[in-house]
Amino acid sequence: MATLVSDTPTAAKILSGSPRTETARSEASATEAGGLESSLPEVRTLAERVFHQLQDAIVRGELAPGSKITEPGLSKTYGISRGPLREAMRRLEAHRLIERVPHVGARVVKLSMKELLELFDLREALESMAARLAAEHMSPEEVQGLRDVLALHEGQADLKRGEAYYQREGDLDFHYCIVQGSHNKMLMNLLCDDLYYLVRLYRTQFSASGTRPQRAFVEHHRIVDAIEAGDAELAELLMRRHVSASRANVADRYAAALEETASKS
Amino acid sequence: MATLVSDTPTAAKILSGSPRTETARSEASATEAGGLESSLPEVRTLAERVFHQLQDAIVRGELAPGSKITEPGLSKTYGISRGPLREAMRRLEAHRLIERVPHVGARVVKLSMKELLELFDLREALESMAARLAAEHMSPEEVQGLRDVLALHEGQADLKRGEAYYQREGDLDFHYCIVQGSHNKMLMNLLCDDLYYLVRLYRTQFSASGTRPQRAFVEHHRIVDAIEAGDAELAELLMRRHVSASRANVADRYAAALEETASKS
DNA sequence: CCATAGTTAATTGTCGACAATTGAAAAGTA
DNA sequence: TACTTTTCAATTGTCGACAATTAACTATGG
Repeated sequence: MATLVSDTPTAAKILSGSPRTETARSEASATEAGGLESSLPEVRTLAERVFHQLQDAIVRGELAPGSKITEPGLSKTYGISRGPLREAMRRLEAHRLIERVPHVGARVVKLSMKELLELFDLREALESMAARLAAEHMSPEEVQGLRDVLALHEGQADLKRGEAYYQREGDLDFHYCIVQGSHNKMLMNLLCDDLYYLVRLYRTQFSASGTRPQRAFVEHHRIVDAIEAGDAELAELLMRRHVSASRANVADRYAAALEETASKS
Repeated sequence: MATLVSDTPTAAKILSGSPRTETARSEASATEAGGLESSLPEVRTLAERVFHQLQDAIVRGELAPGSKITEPGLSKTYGISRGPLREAMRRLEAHRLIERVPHVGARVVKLSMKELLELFDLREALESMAARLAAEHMSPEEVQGLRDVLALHEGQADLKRGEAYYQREGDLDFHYCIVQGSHNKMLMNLLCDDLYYLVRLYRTQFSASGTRPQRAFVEHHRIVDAIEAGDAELAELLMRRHVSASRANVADRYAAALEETASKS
């Protein structure tokens, strides 16, 4: 809901989930804790809340990848019963952030490089499509919103330091907005609700500080140019290249890291 | 698991879910009922079982689209408690087969034509990618399995009657196998576990008996030819066209139906 | 007659307890 | 010592009951 991209605070708020750092509240029930955390559309139920908390904890790496998570443990940590917790875990499983085995237990997902590259392939197919649709359907106001996002990032400290930007929230903001601009609800659900959390998870798991500084930023601008011009084909092509280059960069870095560890041992 | 596509019975078994028609067993608990329903990899828990049952019931149209489903109701119908049932419903929600509103309830999803066309757009992007990957990665044995699937369909009564084939399980079998041939696990999960149930749901909701008889069948053969030749680009292109034509066909039929009802009133 | 407020029945959300299954430690034997 | 068997503690699966919220119904006032 809401026109999106226009005047919202970068939409980063939505992406980075609940900004509060206080995870794992030991005691007390819920429903209290100051009223400044509203505007999140869905915190109506305990299961919802703990789902978002867990999602955040996993994506931020506070719950180690591959570590086993037990129901009584989390139940005590978050101060809720196992009922809502189980529902939250089911949702995490559906989003592929945890893996469950019946009668055995659940553990935080641990992405392999193979899966990560698969994820990039998916993104290439889906986001290039999103860029095409965005070029066809985005309103001038929405395009302006996109420009605002880029302008905001431009002035940001991260970018000036020459690193970080590409592999941080800022980058996701951009892709997030493009997807929203496609006006294809199924695509939005798929990319923004499901896959992007996996992408963020990768960034913590592989600690991708990311060298590929201004390059990506420039590519972003070119893509917006194409969208603004309504050139769907070009937007699709540029986005495909952009994601593909990002994938290649990740693969190269991984190969290099592998080489290094191999020579060390 | 298993090499797939090779010697399995068309893989239709997996696709169409539990072949048993007996839905909604009124009384009794579980764990009994003859031992011929094994081979399904995941029936270890009550929640799993009722999930598959509900999924089947929804896809087959036994639970009317848009109809409200209530927890006590289903709980009594399937003879289980609300605990496992809720978990099953969560999974159905994750697969977008039902829609939930906190404190209100759940109803079977009712696809609009807009969403259906969105779904086709997704399939076009994803399945063309799958075809490309399949052309690159499928082994000769797997390709032979694909041919077997087509041969099996060819001899089938449906096709001879000139209708049905395209819009039935047989068609899905084909697409299913292609996706499996991509060897991209994320893609397989996405298409086979999530989206295909929506596709099947559409086929019941719009009662798409489907005119587009041999055409699709021929296209299938061309695609397999490209895959067998290892021509990734061609396979991708043909699959993109194939899905696109399917989408256009659906859109046309819908427009025609709309026209008809408009002239009648 | 319509609109609004209060009440009530039904459904969803949450909880704690019990049963079933698992994995590993402990005991026994070759 | 190594291997099998048995026991057992811990975790997951399932259940029924209670609390919270909602939507519909009723009654009252304009």
